[in-house]
Amino acid sequence: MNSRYKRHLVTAALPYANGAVHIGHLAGVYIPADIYTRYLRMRGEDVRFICGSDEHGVPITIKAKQNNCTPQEIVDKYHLIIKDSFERLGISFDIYSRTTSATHHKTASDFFRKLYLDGKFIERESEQYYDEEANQFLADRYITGICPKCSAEDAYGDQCEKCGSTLSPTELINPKSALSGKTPVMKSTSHWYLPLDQYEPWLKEWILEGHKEWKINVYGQCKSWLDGGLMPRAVSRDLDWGVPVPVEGASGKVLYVWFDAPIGYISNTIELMPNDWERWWKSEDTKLVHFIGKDNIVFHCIVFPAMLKAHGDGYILPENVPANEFLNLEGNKISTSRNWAVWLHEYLDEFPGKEDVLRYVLCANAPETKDNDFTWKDFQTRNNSELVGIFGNFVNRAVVLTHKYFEGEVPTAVRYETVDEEVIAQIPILKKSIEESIESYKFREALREAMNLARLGNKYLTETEPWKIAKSDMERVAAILNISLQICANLAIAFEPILPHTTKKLRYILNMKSSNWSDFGNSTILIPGHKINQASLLFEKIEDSEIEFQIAKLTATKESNEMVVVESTETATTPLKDECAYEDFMKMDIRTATVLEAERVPKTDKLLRLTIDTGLDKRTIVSGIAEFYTPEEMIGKQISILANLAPRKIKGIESKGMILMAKEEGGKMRIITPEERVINGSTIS
RNA sequence: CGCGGAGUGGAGCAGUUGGUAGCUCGUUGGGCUCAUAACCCAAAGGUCACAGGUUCGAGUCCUGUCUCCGCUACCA
Repeated sequence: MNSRYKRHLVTAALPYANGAVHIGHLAGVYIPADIYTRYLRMRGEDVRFICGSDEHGVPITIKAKQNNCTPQEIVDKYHLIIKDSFERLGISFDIYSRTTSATHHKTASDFFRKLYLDGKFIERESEQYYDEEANQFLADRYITGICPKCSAEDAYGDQCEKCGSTLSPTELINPKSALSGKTPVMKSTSHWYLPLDQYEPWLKEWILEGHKEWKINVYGQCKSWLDGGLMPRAVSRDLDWGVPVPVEGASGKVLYVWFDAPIGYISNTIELMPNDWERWWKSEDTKLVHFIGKDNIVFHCIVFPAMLKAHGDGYILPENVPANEFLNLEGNKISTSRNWAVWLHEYLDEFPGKEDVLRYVLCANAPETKDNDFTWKDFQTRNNSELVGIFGNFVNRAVVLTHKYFEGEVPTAVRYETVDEEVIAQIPILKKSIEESIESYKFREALREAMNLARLGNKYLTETEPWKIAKSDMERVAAILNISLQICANLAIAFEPILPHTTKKLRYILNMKSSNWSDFGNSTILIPGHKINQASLLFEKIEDSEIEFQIAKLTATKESNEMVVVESTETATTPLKDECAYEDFMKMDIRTATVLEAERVPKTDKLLRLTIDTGLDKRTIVSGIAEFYTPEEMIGKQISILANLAPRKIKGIESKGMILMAKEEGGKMRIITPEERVINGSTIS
């Protein structure tokens, strides 16, 4: 361990309290952070592991409106679910608090006021859209309108998703508030900005020169921000939910949630250690590490450090920010709003006693260098063939054999043979490798090396075959089982940071009082004559039916999501057109026809060339329906056409007439077919 | 559009300063029977996204292209 540091302050990203915690959060942040802190504690380091719910911000107020309740009710509900589920999984926070706590409000408020009084902010007035019905200013994302570039409807205030261009809300044509649907008005408002540009040289020095060892995704992201030039960033918002801006005349304004949230790390530390917290945040010999996901990099590496620097007062900066990438679920992005997730609290209810299976799988498949995919099939395989087959099975073999030949007492190893010495020599090597991996935040690798210890045990037993030797040489069997049990004891230590529930069980089986990291590597942890308990299974197989149940659950979610899409597009219909005279309508000759031939028009995505029988003639029509119908589907279908439309050349093909289609707002199109087959050329009116 | 990350045998991942592509799982064959049909050994399986370039030699360096993710609602 690095002796430069006397204590370790570990933080995990504050979960946003408008939803529960899912496997993506766990794999990216909480499991790595928990392994890291448990490891440090085992090594006797002075550690505090800090977290809490992030309970402010616009999305929570919107969710409250949708649910017809107060923001406080929303955050109370999710705070409890999150806190409880973390506890059950064994995430060993020293404190899990919340940003609505009195301590946090005071801390964040004081922090802001100090910066304000020291003149660290700049104040700027700007014109922003305001929703008079909802009585609030609108974030860019909550304004929709027509894109000035591509005329798509429903472009957002910050970006048009159709053409991809970046917009500002004022560019939108015919802007609408996403909250009330009303047209917002421009209103002037003033906000405080943290001039990040002033900290740019210092940040460059600190990160680009001083922290080249940071993970490449983190370093790269910081470099791109710093090279691109930083801009002043607003630290307040017009909102009635959050920490009020502690400045005279600033009523109706709160701290921007991204200013407020990281201070939560500090306030939660204060709550944990009211008298001693400063030693943890303001001594150079404290090692501060932030565990986060990739979307948070800029706030933890640039904004928060700049805030701490601006504050002065000796705040330390993070020594490392090991951000992970994202975890997908069965091939799709995890999404809280679309309910595409495996929720921790549901998992814990549905897989009782299998906390460590989830910890294992998410660690083994953690998105450390790139986005990864979680599948239930993989979950099952990892449990059945790795945890059950390798780890659990080895322990069971060693313990069962000990009971069979030595009545559950650790036998004496009178002398070692070469195989024994080779195996024994492997243990400290694996230990060193695990230490190096954890200390460099490579938890997948640490897990693999820990499993290699169990593999080593299985191989050793198979090679030495004590069940055969038992017929002739019990002294040799004693040595083999002694060593096997020592490997079990080492496993109990090696896996303690990763699988704490399992190692507790294992320690009980081995009758080990405690597990000390300093004992790891030692092949005399269990002394001869020590009595061990009966074998019980560390892991159980997971049956196909359990996996099928989970997959069915996800499939149901997917289906209900699709139905929601259909419903929402059904309600969103195109506005009524201007009134039309009966005579105008009668000008149109609409008739039935049958498709005889259909083929794709080459080099186009949407066009089909159709030959149709109109009852009067056979003619060619080119129609833009290839996205919705294949040529094969169309052949033989009876359709409705506008028969007297002026001919038009499309892609060099003369199209005579137009197929009538029902078009949904979402873009989906279906042909209009008579309820029963009628004679081709029947008029429609 | 831009910037950052990623693209390696069926799946998931390693590949450190360029030197004969590795690991886990799966598959196939064999061995063993103490053990949760578990364990051990062996084999098959890759034009390292694509196209150029530098080099005696490129998964690794350079240029260009494509795809996915983030920065950019919710959100790690």
